[in-house]
Amino acid sequence: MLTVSTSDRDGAYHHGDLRAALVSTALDLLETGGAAALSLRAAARACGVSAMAPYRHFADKEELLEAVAARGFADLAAVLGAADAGAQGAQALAAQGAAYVTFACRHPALFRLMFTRPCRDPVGSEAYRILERRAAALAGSGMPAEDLTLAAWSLVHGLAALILDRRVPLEGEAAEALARRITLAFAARLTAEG
Amino acid sequence: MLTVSTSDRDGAYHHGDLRAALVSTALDLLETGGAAALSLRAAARACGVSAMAPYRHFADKEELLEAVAARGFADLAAVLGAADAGAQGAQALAAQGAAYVTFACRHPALFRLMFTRPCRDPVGSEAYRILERRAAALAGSGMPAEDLTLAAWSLVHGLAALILDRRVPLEGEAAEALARRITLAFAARLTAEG
DNA sequence: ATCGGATGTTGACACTGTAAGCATCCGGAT
DNA sequence: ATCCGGATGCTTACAGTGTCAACATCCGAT
Repeated sequence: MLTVSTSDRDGAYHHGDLRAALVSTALDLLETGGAAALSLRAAARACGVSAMAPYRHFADKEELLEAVAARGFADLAAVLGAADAGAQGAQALAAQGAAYVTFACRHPALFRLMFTRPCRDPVGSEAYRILERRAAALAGSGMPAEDLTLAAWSLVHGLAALILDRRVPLEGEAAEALARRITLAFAARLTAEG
Repeated sequence: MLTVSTSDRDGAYHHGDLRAALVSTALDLLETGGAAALSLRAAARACGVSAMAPYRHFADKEELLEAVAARGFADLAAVLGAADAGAQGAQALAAQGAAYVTFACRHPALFRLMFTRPCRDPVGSEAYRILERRAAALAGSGMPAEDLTLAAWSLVHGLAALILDRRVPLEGEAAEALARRITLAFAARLTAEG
């Protein structure tokens, strides 16, 4: 996941599925050089194509970014799903929290890009549904399920954001550990299991 | 607070404290037209000055942005301090949370700008200390004070971020109410008072 | 073989941040 | 009063960006 395939693909006219190549290249630029390094022209250049070529596949730079973000969300969902499947009850929620923060730490620029895009389906996205299901299963003690879901999401999202923005001086390992600790304490005391 | 003073100031050579004028103008552009509308040249133009003039006061665009962010943090600290002073115990923590989210909702572009800057004093800032003091006073039940502080911050910061990025479909009033509810539930169950 | 639409190209424009060098203006030393 | 140095501001210039318009090419269905 999150890999770039420069190989030629099917169903293409001149280039070989330039659209997909642009998305992959954009992702590469993003992870390599940060958001500043991600320009339409740079992506086109890297694909060996003229500066205007991307406009045959995306109306905007924004549209390219949305495609990249979509890929990020798909990946995030996969990661969360795997984490959730590896444990039960409150432990599963904590695992999701840790996975969320880990994903953000591993793909800082992508993570920021994902959440900076104005999104169409407000809450939607596979990732949200995974969290929601788990949170709903744990809800009960006074706190409505929706509030619990939102609170859990806010907690890990905020932690991830603060870490990425260097507001809290933690790195990979330590960050993940903190995320697990906090999410677990949260889950243990705000859910029916607590 | 957060107002712009175009008036002429003392201690100035040609313009009248261009530095301060630029910061105020930048803030205005930010709140009016979002981050995209905030360019060095636009700020200079609005100050009736050439495109290169700002460079006599800021090494970079980045440095201007940092000055704007600093002003934002000062304001945030004031808001949090006032909220904290208006209540006691866990209620004070909840009030801080609500104030934090409200601030973000009222100044979305500024809020994002503030946390996008790479910061020098990692945790520092008056605002952090206000939260820390309150959280430390409430800590006790198993959770170390530092974790509690971080968790509380993450919770409200995440909620604010998700609201700003339209991930959760809430507006001013409702957002603040949710923030208060969640923060209160959090405080009630994760602190010594719970 | 041909025609149309999808794809890609070239050129241009307005905008951005910023580097070099020149002009001006103020306050303090003469 | 004058003069000078440094702070402040201006002009010019350049590379880079997103995007518009007009043109070229190439594939596949007819």
